[in-house]
Amino acid sequence: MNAAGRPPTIYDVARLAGVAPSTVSRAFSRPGRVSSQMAARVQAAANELGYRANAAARALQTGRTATIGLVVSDVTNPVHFGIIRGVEEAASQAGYTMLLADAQESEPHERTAVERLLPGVDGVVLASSRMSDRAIRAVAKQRPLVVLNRVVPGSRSVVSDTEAGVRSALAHLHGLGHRSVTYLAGPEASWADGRRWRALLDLGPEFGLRTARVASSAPTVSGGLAAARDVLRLRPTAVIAYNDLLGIGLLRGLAEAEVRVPEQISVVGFDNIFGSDFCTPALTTVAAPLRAIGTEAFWELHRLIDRQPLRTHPVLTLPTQLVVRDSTGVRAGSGSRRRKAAEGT
Amino acid sequence: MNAAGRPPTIYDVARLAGVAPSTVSRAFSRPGRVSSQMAARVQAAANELGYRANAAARALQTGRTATIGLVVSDVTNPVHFGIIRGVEEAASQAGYTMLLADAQESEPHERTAVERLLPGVDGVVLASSRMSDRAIRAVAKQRPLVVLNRVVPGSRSVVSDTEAGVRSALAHLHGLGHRSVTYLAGPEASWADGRRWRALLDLGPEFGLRTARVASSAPTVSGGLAAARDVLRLRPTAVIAYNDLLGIGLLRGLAEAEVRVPEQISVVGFDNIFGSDFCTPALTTVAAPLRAIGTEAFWELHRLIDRQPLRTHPVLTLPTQLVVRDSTGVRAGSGSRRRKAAEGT
DNA sequence: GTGAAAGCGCTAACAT
DNA sequence: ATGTTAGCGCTTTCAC
Repeated sequence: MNAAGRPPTIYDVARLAGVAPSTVSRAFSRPGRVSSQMAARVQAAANELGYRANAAARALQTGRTATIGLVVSDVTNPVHFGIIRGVEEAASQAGYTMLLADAQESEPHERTAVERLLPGVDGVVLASSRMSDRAIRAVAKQRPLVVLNRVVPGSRSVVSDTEAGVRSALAHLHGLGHRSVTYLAGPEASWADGRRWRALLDLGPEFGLRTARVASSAPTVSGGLAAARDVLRLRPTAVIAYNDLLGIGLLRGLAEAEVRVPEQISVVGFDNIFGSDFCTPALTTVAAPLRAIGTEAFWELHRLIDRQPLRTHPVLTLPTQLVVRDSTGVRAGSGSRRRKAAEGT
Repeated sequence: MNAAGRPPTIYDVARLAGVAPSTVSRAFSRPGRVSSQMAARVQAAANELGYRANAAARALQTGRTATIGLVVSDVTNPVHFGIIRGVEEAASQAGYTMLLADAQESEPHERTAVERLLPGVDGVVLASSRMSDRAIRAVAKQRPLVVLNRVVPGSRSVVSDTEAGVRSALAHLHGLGHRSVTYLAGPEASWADGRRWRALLDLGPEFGLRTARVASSAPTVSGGLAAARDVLRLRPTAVIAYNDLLGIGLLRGLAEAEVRVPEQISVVGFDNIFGSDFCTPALTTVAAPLRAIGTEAFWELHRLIDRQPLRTHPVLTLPTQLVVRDSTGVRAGSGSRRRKAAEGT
């Protein structure tokens, strides 16, 4: 507090230290441009007064806020836990504050959220965005942008290695004697969904696996539960779900229909979220390095904001790993005696 | 963009509309103080230019940011899903942006997070804070503040009705023939933990229930898993866990120890989080109206920020509800024939 | 290396 | 009801 009972400003610090306000400013924002003794003197005065730079004033002058926005498609999807933690960790390390916005699995909601937060941030991370490429490019035109779990031409992104993940899952199922696999699909607007289905289609033949596809109403537990009927209609021996939420829901739906997993149907999910280890049976899943995706995304954004040199390739791909649990087993009537086969990649 | 290639300001709008900059300012921030025709004229000009108020400039002048901070003890605890959604929903309805900070279940972390976000917000909501009353009061001295799931003398807060919740759980267990109940405790720094244990102690006798207490290392699934050994040492017939995370962990620990639930031990949790319905067995739990807690907290904060009249009582208590699932059953050897008894309050 | 002064975009007296 | 004007606290030329 200064004499007027308001927080101290650089003027207060300058007066106490017997220097010019501009020097105080430099001491804080351009540490190199001030002599070390001057720096010490200013620091001492600032500490004595409890000075803290006013972010609004700095932002007004520089146009930078030291804040980045993270928009997630759905905060209540545990897949975002790791991403949130990762981004936040890297951001605070770099002196940035993270603003989190929730798109509530709705494209209009997401647009509104982005629009609201855009003016107040130096850059944006879009996680599992449901917006169109066009809309994303429009955002990128306004602020530095990094996209997660998606590739948008012209934008930088961080993704997990879908192909390797799908391949390991298929290898695993093939090893268990399965001859076909049904994909329980995610949202139309999800890039990852398209990518996973594509990989299934491309790689299935490699393992002699036929493929089928069933839609879901929402990438949630209840969506999976509701989809069980449609899945059963195809009488599959193995299902790969777009994500763990759907996988867990499907498990429940199958249990309700008294279909035994994995004896009658094997189920594989994606992401390895909270809960995939304690549902029944525990879910076999393709784990993504979520936290690393978050930190990498932030640093990439940071380089963009600071106009630092970038990698040549705009897409950073991080490895996935198959986590084998109890929801996958040998195909019913396959004659194989092995309960659990090779675990893929 | 204006002539200089920068975003339009009130000066650009004023020039186009042929009015004074202050009139433009008023048209946006004090809609009542301009004539309706003037408002229309300014709006038209603003739309034509694509004018958006500069938040930093406004904040610099007024000291208000139209942003509030929400600090949660742990974003990866699903108990916060509803709270986050609730706060965010109300905030955006009121034209506020929500800044989310994660304390990562650590008191120092929480202090840092609060300190970082405090200067940039008009008010703060602290959810399940692990800070001391003293530290919280220090925050309240700097900004309007609402506390969740906790009562801090001198501060406004929103809590769920612990006593009623505990009472309904005890009535349920008593009805199932249990004669004692063991409490699996949460973090020392948790106010809710103290409150729940206190209620158990106070209300136990009412139902002829003896009480015991076992500590946990962390209010997480792994904390509950690890605590199973200590719990078993007491040979309880019923356990009430501080929260569902611990409850789910305990369930797993008991399963590993081949103790059957609910046949040998009944388990009750708190919160009714994501996952408590699909763990095995599904967890009986005291559900809190999380989303409502969030929205109420925001509106209370809003009143604080706007210096509007407040309720006389600083603590708003919201009702809880017992959700009976499969983790509770009649006491082993109790002779009772009922599988499921009355469900309490 | 340090100081002086202008101005970022907005709001709020004050004046008319 | 609208215009004029003076800052809010900071950074950034431009001098020295």
